[in-house]
Amino acid sequence: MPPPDASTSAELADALMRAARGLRRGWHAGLEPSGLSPHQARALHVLGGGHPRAGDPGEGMRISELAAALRIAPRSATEVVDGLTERGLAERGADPADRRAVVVRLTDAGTATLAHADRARARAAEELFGRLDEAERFDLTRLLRRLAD
Amino acid sequence: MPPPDASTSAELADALMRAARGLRRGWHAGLEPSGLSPHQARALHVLGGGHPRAGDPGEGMRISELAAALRIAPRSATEVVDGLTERGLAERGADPADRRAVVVRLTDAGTATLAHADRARARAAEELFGRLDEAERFDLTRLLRRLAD
DNA sequence: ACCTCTTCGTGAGGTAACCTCAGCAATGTT
DNA sequence: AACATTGCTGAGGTTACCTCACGAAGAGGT
Repeated sequence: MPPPDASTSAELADALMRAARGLRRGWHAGLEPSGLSPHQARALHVLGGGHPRAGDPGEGMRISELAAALRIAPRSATEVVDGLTERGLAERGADPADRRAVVVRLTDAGTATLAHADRARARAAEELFGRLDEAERFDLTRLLRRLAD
Repeated sequence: MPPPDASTSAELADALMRAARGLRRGWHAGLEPSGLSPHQARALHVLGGGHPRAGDPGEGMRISELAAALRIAPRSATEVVDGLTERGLAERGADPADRRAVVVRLTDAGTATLAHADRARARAAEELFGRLDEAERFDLTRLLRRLAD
């Protein structure tokens, strides 16, 4: 039986998961008014250039690139894109360099929706982390980064 | 544009999610040899008494209680219990106090599997948090607890 | 130029984990 | 005794994934 004031790995794991859940919940709630599902929001974010894997945001992205960025099978990326195009947030176009490929590009509505979702996400994060002062936030970031390989 | 060394909420959110993902991944990997799905493991944990909502672990638990603890619909808890009984990890019994109700109890195999999964989970957490020294773990726990409402 | 070998996106069809709704049996309430 | 409620589960639906097969298009060898 460990002493009650020690920081056991189990307690740490619990606290970490709890905090992550709080963040995810706030983010999810802020997303609701847009009617976007979480993975649609993620796809929007990737298509908007908010991903290391993205090239030029204006150029659009291949289905296969999107699949790799979202870590899902190409077939599933097709479905995600179907969902976004149905909502008028993205559109398919031909790749001038390779006629097999399809490039996906955000529409103006998609760009606007993305901006809205990003703002909601930032607001949720701000609300959660606002409880800490500047020094605490710095420490927390440093510690978490050490865990993220 | 914020200065690059500041701890913005967005960076914090990213680091938090990354760390949580690392933990979940390790936990998931440690679970694999048992052939348990994540939600089956969760149900096992709840049935084993590792939950505030549990009464006496030996007495078993009603389907509806399990559903509440797992935050899923009662109908879905039925399915989870089906999965566990098929694998011989849990069994249904009659509730002596209410003949409508069904109590679910871990079998010996279920208890053993739970112990095994818990050990794997602890090992994964230890591996992740072992990178921090005692003082850092203490700080991290304190900071994360502040975020968990 | 031709033939093959691979790659791109998608149709077809499957699975897992949830859901709602209807129904039966047992209980509680008047 | 009649009625409403509760506890579980069958039936059937949805969502987000998957694999496999296919046609169109590019890449390479000869």
